[in-house]
Amino acid sequence: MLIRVPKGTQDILPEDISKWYYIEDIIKEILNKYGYKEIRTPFFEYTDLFVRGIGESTDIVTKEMFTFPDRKGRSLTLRPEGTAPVVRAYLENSMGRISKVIKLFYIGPMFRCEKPQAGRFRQFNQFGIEIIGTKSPAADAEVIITALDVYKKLGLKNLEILINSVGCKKCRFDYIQKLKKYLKDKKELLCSDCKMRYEKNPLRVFDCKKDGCQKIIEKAPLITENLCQECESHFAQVKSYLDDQKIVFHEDPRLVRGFDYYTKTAFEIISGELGAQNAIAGGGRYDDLVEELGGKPTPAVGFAAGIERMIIAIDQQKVKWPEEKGLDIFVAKVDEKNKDSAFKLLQKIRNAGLSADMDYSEGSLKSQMRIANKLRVRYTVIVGEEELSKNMVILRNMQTKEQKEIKIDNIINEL
RNA sequence: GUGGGCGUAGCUCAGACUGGUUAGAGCCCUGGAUUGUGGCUCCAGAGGUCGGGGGUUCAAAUCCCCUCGCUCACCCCA
Repeated sequence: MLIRVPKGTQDILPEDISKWYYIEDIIKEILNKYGYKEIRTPFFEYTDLFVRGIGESTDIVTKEMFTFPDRKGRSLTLRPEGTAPVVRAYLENSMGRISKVIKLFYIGPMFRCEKPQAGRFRQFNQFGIEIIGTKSPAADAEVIITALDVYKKLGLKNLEILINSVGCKKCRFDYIQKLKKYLKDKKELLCSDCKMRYEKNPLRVFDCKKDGCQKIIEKAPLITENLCQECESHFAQVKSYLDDQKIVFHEDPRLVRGFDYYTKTAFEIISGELGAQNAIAGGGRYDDLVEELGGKPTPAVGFAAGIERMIIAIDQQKVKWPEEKGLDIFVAKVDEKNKDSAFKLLQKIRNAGLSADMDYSEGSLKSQMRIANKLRVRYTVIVGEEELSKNMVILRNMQTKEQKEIKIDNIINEL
């Protein structure tokens, strides 16, 4: 049996790598335009960072982390998300001293030990941004706008923006009490999952797809109707900034995200091109996380976006990827006797800054021409006995099929 | 973790219901068609433990059981 890639992982093959370069370039271009600086954190962290950051009772922490001990028995975890590590790095490097507000972005692999399905992998790539140090609702709006700008540049359509406010510590606590009170006498009618949710995280009952639970939750009090004044005003301002930018969004009072650290704004961008896993980006405000991880109280907001899902959506839309450009030059030898001259010429061309290659195996000229064709080179330089004796080679234009003899010394100028 | 679908050549698939000679096609790959020249066409060739194991049978890709893998969905999320 051949060894395969681990479940939920995949190879990105040379034929697909240009898609990744293309997307990564656009992401970096847009994020730089908005003033974000890249940060690269390790692929693994001490487990406690995620337990404290994401929340002990969340699905990610309870059943989806790749956790392993190092040789001294300390528990490490492959990062399942990017925000907690960025906040850790922010604190560890005292980045708050550089400026009051700091804008960071990351791009790279995340790991979650889930059962794979369409658009869900165990190792997947995200890019994300974090604005740390401001509670301004403009920052919330900017984060959403930034994501949309990336998608726009990539030609992604059929996107929907869902937005909600989950309140702050105070009003959410009050609201959960209220919700529990509402659900209390109806508890027996809930499905078994929701009974559990009632205890652990009653907000999640809103997410339940079962008709019975939906009926019960339909008339439940909504978080958006129970926000404190500050949260309500913040939410209103975020929406107003989005309206100013003519961004169409849907308020979804049932939107609850899977990380405990969110406060106030929570949002998701979903794509109609995806399967059941249709979220292409998700994020929100996390005003308490920095403090929970040992820093001074520092408000922050950000999002994470899935790159594989972007690729799937782009493929689905049949948006054309930019064409991969071939090599400039292929050097072909008529006979094995000419291989040394051909190799010297090849290096001369490369040293002049052009991309070039040759075939080192003992193929016929015909087979070399086929290779040149497949590489989609602009010119093929043919090195043959007859011409070499005159210090010349043949230069063939692969598009026009025109070819001429040129002096070897002039080759760089000719190209 | 729980379900459904599917595993035949590198890729996309036929053959399976109605077991029966060397398991097929297209694409891809290699070589050739005036031996110093590509893309098109034509010709030839390479490539398969029919996912794996066991069973039924004179005979299994085909029927039965087990197992592994992939995939989609639930859950949750990017």
